[in-house]
Amino acid sequence: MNLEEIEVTKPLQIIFMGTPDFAVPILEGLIQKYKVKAVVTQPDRKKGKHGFLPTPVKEVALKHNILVYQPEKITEIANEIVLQKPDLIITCAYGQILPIQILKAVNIACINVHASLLPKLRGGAPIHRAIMNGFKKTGVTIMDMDVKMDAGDIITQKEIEITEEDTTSTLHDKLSILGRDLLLETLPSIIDQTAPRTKQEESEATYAFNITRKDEKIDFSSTKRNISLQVRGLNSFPGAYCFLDGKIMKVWKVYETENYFPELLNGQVTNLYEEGIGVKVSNGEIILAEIQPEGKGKMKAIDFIHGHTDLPSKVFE
RNA sequence: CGCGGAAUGGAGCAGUCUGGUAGCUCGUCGGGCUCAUAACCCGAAGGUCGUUGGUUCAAAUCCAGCCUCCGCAA
Repeated sequence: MNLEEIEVTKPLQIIFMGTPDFAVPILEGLIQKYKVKAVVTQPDRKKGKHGFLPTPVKEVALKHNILVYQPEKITEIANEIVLQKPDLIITCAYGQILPIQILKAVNIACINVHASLLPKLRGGAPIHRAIMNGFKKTGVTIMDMDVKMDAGDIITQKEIEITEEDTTSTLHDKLSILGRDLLLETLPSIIDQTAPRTKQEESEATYAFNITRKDEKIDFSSTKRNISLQVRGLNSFPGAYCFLDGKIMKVWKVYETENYFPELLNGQVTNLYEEGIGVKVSNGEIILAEIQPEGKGKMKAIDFIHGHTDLPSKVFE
């Protein structure tokens, strides 16, 4: 049985579930090749000072006139989903765990596109954590959904190298495209039920917990490497921060140096450079190259230096 | 109507409380010094102080509305 026959005899009932930007290329790719019956996404949330905004996935769905569900809890529409007799449910960063009732209702498969090489980095922030942990590679996994988060059988994976220049932002975009391509490559074999599955090695599972405010705070008593990874891993969302004169200072880009200032305090300004502000950390020095003072936009640190001639005596906290 | 901060030459800031000459660190342009320079010295250009209205002899400054940007919280 090939795809064409299926579509002639009985169009596939495909439901997509996803929420943020990461899921957008994947939904768009899907729409180009298949008929998507409905999209489930998180409810519109109040976003900062701008009122309610649709999720990125919702915007795509509306553009293509696809039915959108936005339940506060997925269980609210579980019966409706079941009644649609879906052949395939494809999820990607939806943000809610599907009840077993829905998992059992699909004819072919209920699959998920996850931004890590499972069983590594299960959970909500796999891209951030991959960089913050200093991983040299990561990837995307397509797997069966399970009641347990990101624990289902693996269908296929694709690796990608993490370079020293990668931030969560750049890696996010690469993985999103990689996930789309891998999904479209793999779907035919999933639909005709020839795709093999591999169980996840539970003993090797690690977890990528969501980023909390605590994860965003820079600790200058840490090492230059750890701080550098933290800043890269939180760029361009939500950003690492510290305090200067009691005000929040976000840090978007840092360099590590080979300088040592054993006589200074951690967080103390070491030198002012063309590249930015030198700051003492436990095992050396980092240069804050791109920063964002509270209430201001991102700026090169050299610009900040020009407006703050008293910096040399300061200590970042 | 969630809380709060900000807007001043091209960039980053001070000045606002206490109304009265547009300031600082840079950048740009010109000149000088130098073997030379992103270094140093001298000089110049460049700002309706976000917008509208109000108070006042006088508003960057005080008052009110609006626009935009941002931090926090969700």
